[in-house]
Amino acid sequence: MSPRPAPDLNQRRDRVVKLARTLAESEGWGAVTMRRLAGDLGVTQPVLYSAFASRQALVDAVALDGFDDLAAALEAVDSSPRARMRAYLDHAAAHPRVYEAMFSLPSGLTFAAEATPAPLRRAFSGIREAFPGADDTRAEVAWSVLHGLATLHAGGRLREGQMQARLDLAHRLLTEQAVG
Amino acid sequence: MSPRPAPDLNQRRDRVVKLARTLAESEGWGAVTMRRLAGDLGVTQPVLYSAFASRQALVDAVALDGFDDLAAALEAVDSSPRARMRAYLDHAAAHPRVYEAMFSLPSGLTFAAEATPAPLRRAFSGIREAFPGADDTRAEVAWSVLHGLATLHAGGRLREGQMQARLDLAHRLLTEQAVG
DNA sequence: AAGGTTATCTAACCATGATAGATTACGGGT
DNA sequence: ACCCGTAATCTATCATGGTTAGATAACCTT
Repeated sequence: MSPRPAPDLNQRRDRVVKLARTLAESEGWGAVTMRRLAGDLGVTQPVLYSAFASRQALVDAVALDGFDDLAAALEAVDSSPRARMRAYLDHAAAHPRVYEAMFSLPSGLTFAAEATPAPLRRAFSGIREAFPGADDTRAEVAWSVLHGLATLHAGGRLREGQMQARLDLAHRLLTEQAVG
Repeated sequence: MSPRPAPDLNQRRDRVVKLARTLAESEGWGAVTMRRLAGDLGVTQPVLYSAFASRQALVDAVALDGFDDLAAALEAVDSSPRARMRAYLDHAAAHPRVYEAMFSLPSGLTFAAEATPAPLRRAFSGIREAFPGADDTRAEVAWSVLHGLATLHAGGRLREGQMQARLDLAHRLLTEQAVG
């Protein structure tokens, strides 16, 4: 009368997420199919559904992990505006597909005030802390600049090799005292 | 020995693009399938392939149209920074799915210097002209702020009802004189 | 060793993008 | 008016992917 032991779902979820992320970074999200993942893991498709209710849930999990990684990357440098801004852009450029899952792909993650998952809040805090005196509005604008730069750069919309100059200017705009 | 008359491909493309755009705005891009489009137009799927080589080509066409519309929206207001910035954000918020096709969805459009289609250059010019003294770098940063604000807002990542405050701050940062 | 519970697998369903081959509509030439 | 050939359209189908129902197999307890 004893059931077959349940597999370690956390470990399975972890493996699936890691593989999905790796696959996405190397071959794009289009290559991340349930069949491909299952095959590479040596199981069948249905097993994946014990870990994630849908492909969307899996993509969301990768995105959520991505927010945690981004937060860690921000916290790993000192909290000066320049260091945090550069860390943000470097991280986004280093993991473009994960960043895509976080911001561009259809997402089931919630961002409304209450339901916002901790990793997201943590990542936002990492930006916010870089601008000590800033209110919500200023933090949101700072984040918008960074996100805009990261996205447009990843999409090939900006001139090559000018990121440093753009970063310098953005930094100056966000930190300088204004007159008049 | 006379062939059946060729249909007006331009008109067909136009109809398909318009329908795809409408459908995307009302039900999301997931609802924009070749079958659904064909059915709504009263033809069969293969006919669509006379107008567009693939679904991707169709999405790209919607995006390209979107750049033209955005350019027109910018040109419709005076060239002051504030007016143009507001026009950009209003337009993005009014047509979120088209904006998604322009910037977030996988795209086959080219953005490299030479091959960049005219509508894209025209839209960028519309932003650029709003900052007369600005060099390329400043124009790119300005665009990044706008794009970041538009995207994060559309994705529900920013507080509701604060767009005016963010716009005011962004405008100030981009236009004020700095000291020190 | 046996039984019952539950994880896994096999097999399939359904929707979608795309295409090959049959069919039909057109319009000029007789 | 009637063929005839061209090319556009339609019917039917393939291939792939997400997802799920039902069959099978593994495990633990007794």
